[in-house]
Amino acid sequence: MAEGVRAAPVDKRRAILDAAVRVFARQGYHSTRVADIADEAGVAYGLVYHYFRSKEAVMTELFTERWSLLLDASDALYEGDLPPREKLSGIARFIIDSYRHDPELMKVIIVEVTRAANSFGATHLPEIRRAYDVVSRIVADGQRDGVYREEVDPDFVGMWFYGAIEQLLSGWVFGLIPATDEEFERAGAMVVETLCCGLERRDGT
Amino acid sequence: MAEGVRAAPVDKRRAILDAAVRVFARQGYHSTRVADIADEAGVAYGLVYHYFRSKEAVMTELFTERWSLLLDASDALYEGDLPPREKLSGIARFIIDSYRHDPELMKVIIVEVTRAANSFGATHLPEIRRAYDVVSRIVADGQRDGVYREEVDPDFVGMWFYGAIEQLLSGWVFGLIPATDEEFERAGAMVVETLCCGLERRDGT
DNA sequence: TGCGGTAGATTGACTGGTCAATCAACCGCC
DNA sequence: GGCGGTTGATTGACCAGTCAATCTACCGCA
Repeated sequence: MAEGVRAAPVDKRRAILDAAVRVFARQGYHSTRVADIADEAGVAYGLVYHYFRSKEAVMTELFTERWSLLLDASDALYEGDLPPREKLSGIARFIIDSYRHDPELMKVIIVEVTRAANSFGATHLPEIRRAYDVVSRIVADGQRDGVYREEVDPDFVGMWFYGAIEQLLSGWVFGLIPATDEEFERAGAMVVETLCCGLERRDGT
Repeated sequence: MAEGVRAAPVDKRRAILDAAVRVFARQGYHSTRVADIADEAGVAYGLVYHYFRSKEAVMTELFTERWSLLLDASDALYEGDLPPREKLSGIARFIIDSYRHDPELMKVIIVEVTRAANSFGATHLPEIRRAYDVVSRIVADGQRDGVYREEVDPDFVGMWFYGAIEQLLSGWVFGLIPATDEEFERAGAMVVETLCCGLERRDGT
């Protein structure tokens, strides 16, 4: 009775979220007014407030929806018994594919949340750190198994890993790097390759 | 005649800049009002507009002052004939020392400019890219000299390098990592060590 | 089958507050 | 007396969030 009877409302809510992604990607969070979102969604101003408590809540919803996918994928990868390099590679690939699949949403998440340490980054720090944490644990396991050198702090690596990948995505977002399918493939492989080589034990070390 | 005769004006200008650093670091650029800067500097509201065209101009001045130091240091390092690893290490150290020497200013630059791709990051992209570029050139030289593997795109490395270091600084800025002198040393060494190892040619490769 | 009744969806004008920037006046030294 | 430095009240734009009104779809009852 409660679910599925009225279809329209769900669509409008979705329309608002989708519109918000487009507008945030185009103008940035701070310089989009709520009216812009409503216009883009073809909906009255007030309706945004019917579905969301505030402009901020719209952003939070967008972030949480997507980030939880990343977290789930990371956890699944961690639980599996692939070699560490493959796990890291899987995470990198997931992020890059997310970008390939929906560049505007990823642009918004990176620019306005993940790298926006003063605004949303602060609010969502715990969830963001959870993602770093999976990487740290993969590296720590690698060290325990003697694959990775021990002098490197796993927590640092978690941060570098994301720092490097986000910077890469930023390169695409702002057109500093060509965003062809080929480049996407190469880039992901390269980050992991380089990072892993740096982490692995060497003959003499 | 021009310099040093009237001391007061210069001091007030400086006081405004220094106050701005403190306030921006504390509250972030967007939520500091010009009145906050004036108050912190112990100066009348209007005087800020006497010395700077706008609130944005204050931020720009802060960024440019410091970033040009980094650029100069990078160029000097690049021109020298140290091995590539030492050059990269020098850049990393310079950035980390900048943070150690003036954490508030570096916090502001990283949070509000370097990683704020939507606001100031966009405005100052050219200068920011110049810094990446030096790293790219060092890597490219390393490849030419057969020290670094060739499959890695130097432009990517420039971005990773900064991505990783900024993420590290963010760790300190937001207290995710202990910010002791010892940690500063370790961290810088580790970034370069890991990155360089990843870049270097291996026996079989 | 038709008729109020109700809940939720939808609308957009309006309010209240915030703040960057301006400006006219003032001060004190040469 | 004039000029650079200094003051802070004022202005005017901007915008998130509110709210009262309207609309639509469905329900139960006769």
